[in-house]
Amino acid sequence: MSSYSDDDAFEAAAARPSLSQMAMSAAASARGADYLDGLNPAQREAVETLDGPVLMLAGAGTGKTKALTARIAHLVNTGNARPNDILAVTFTNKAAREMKNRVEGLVGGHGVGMPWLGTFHAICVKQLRRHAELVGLKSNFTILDTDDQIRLLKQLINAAGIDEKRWPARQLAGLIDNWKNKALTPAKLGAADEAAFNDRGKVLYAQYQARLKDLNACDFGDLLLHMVTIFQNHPDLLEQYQSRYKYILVDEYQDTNVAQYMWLRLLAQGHRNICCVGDDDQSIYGWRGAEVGNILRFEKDFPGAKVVRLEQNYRSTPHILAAASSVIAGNRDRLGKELWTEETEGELVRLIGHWDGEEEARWVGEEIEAMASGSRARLRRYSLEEQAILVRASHQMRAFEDRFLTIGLPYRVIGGPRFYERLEIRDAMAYFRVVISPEDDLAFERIVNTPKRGVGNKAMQDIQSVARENGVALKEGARIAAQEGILKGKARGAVAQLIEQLDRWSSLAIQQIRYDGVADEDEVVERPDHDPAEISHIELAEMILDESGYTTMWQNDKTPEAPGRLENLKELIKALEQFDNLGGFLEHVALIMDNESDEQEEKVTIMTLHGAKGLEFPVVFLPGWEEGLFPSQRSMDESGLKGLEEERRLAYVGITRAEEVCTISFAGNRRVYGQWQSQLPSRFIDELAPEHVDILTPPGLYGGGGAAGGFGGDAFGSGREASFSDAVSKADAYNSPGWKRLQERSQRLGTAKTNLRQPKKARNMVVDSTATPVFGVGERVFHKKFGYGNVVDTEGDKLTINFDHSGEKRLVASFVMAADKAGE
DNA sequence: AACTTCTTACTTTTT
DNA sequence: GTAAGAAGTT
Repeated sequence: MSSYSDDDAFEAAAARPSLSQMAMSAAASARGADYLDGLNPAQREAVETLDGPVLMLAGAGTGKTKALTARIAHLVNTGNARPNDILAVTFTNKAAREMKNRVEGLVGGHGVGMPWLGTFHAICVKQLRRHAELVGLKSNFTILDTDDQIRLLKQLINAAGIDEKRWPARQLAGLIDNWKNKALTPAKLGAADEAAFNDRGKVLYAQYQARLKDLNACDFGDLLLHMVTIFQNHPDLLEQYQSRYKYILVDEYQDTNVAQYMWLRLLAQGHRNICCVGDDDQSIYGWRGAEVGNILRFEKDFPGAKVVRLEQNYRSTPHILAAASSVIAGNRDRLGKELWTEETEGELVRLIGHWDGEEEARWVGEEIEAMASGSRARLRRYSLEEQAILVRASHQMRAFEDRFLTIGLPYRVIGGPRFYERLEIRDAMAYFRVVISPEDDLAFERIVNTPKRGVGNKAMQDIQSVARENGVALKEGARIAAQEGILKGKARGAVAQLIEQLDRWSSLAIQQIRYDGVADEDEVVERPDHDPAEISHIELAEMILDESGYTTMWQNDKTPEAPGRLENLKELIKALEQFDNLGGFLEHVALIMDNESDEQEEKVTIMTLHGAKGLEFPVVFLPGWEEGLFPSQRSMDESGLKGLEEERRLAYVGITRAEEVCTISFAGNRRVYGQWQSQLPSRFIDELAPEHVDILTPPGLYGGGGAAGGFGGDAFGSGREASFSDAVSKADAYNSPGWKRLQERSQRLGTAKTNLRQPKKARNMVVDSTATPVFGVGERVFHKKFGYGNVVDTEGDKLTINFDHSGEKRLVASFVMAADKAGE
């Protein structure tokens, strides 16, 4: 039926002019809707264009969440919609939480509840639990995580007699994931995809889906894919949902994949009241199925769409914005957008080269401390909380961690294995899963010999064959195998005992409602009153972990991680407090998978550029801007120009995280997989507009009191005996075409206060105004946002300009050009 | 079944 | 260089 390429589904319903909307909007203003106060014209337009498709192109730091929440408030306030006529979709739970908080304050008291607000996955789970039978599942299906997925696929690969070493399960999992992102069921795979994975891709995919159905389970991709399938096959049902969600809002639209796009399009068909918010320049998740195309194509997908650009930035100072703009300008596939700010003061983006990665880490550490103590000339004091290091790849973090540990600089690494992905948490959860769903084979397999009970490969195989012969789940198979004496010795007793325990725990858990998620918010959930004598789910959880011997296992473990793991188990029990029962908790974890910890100590943040999207820091360090590392070689090899453009967007995201001070750095030498390599500065460094960059000189470089000559000796500080070849590679790095070009340009433009060949004392000098293009009083100039104007006063490099249309503004000279050069 | 050695690969990561 | 996972050993 309807498919991805079927473009004209929306054409049928032409944009309807809404007379009521204008009247109501006026009424809302008259009533003094305070959510409209303080919106700039673009934001206001995005908020007040209620009917029909709207694309809100919101650049970094332009107040999109404000606009989005104001829009929801406006929909309700004008009477166009009741809160629960609105569907608002986000990508992350964090974003959903944030929006929920902000909307609650705005929409409270307007009748019917809250908008349908959640991640794509959370909303799809709700839908799927109601209609599971339409894709052959029961409504209490389990959601598998990656680990379960891989183990399942391994079994299938082995069963198919394929060498798992040459064809690893991970790879197949990746392929299947990709297909699901593209909304491809096994039947819809193209010829090329069928041939994937040693010609078995399609067959294994189909087998995997069949196994999932047997297990009454699905993976993350299925949540979307199943709902798309259901909507496509059941138009009547789709219609119900279309009229339930009268207005749809989507955050981070540039990150949607094909399946998500199709789901949205199906739901928005008809009324077409869909407002997508996003920034094509911040699309950095192409590698996991996000289609920038979705946002680039919006106007074609939704004819008559209104496109609103939010370009006024409230986050960063002008040089930072200008530097970011100069980099992103190198991308071809853009909708086009330029950030600007009313702010006129601010630092240049700082650029510095180092001898190697360790030196870079050392320098950053010192710089952070100087910032924190307030000893940086011209700069205010920045607490550790206000500073962040953003890296391209997580392995870069190590150098910083090592250095910060030795100097005792408190830091926090964001990312890495999440709480619910840790081994001990997953084990504990597997116990809970078997207790709640005795037919959960994957969970049973995980815990049957954890802690060690003497149930090894042989015993497991016996259990599996018994289960298969009797057509029952593993747990039942194990019961039979133990009773009938198929299992021998230690295994037999251990399994019998485990089964007895599981049965007992299950009966204790049975009164508790399994899934809250099945019921809609507007339906009353029947909840049995808790008998106070009855065991709580928290006590039950503790009982399970203690009686199974799991806690003891870690208490007896003398590896350094053991205490931390016990600590985590306690955290897990604590997390249960927020739920009514184990089932509800499991559902939450399957979808949320993160755990906010409350820290109070001030710390520097270290994280990846990907992790930093949506965040901002007064001070940002961007280390490792080197060819191969950033842009990542792999990205370019695998995806060519597309890959490079995504890397460039990542650079843009990085720079635009900074509010006040942005420092980019690179190293001339770096250890890559244990091998020393000489590195070239990143091409993105070449792309930085030199007039917005301040090149710093590393300490110790040519500044060490005359001992240094050329590239030899201790010229690079750090007490290292630099070898000749090291010196050569250092020289190579600084003689690279890009670096030279940058320096030449900087010198020509006179904005570089120092370069690598000058002594270090010039490091914190103010921009040398004599070398900057000078404008005199009365001169006519052009600014790309404010237009033409006359210089009325000068002070160093700061000009006071009376603009023809925007009035008087104080600007840094490098942001304006002579009016005649601009073509006046 | 548990321990040890060897091979291999190696961005980014949410749900 | 290292960490995980598989194969080989006790």
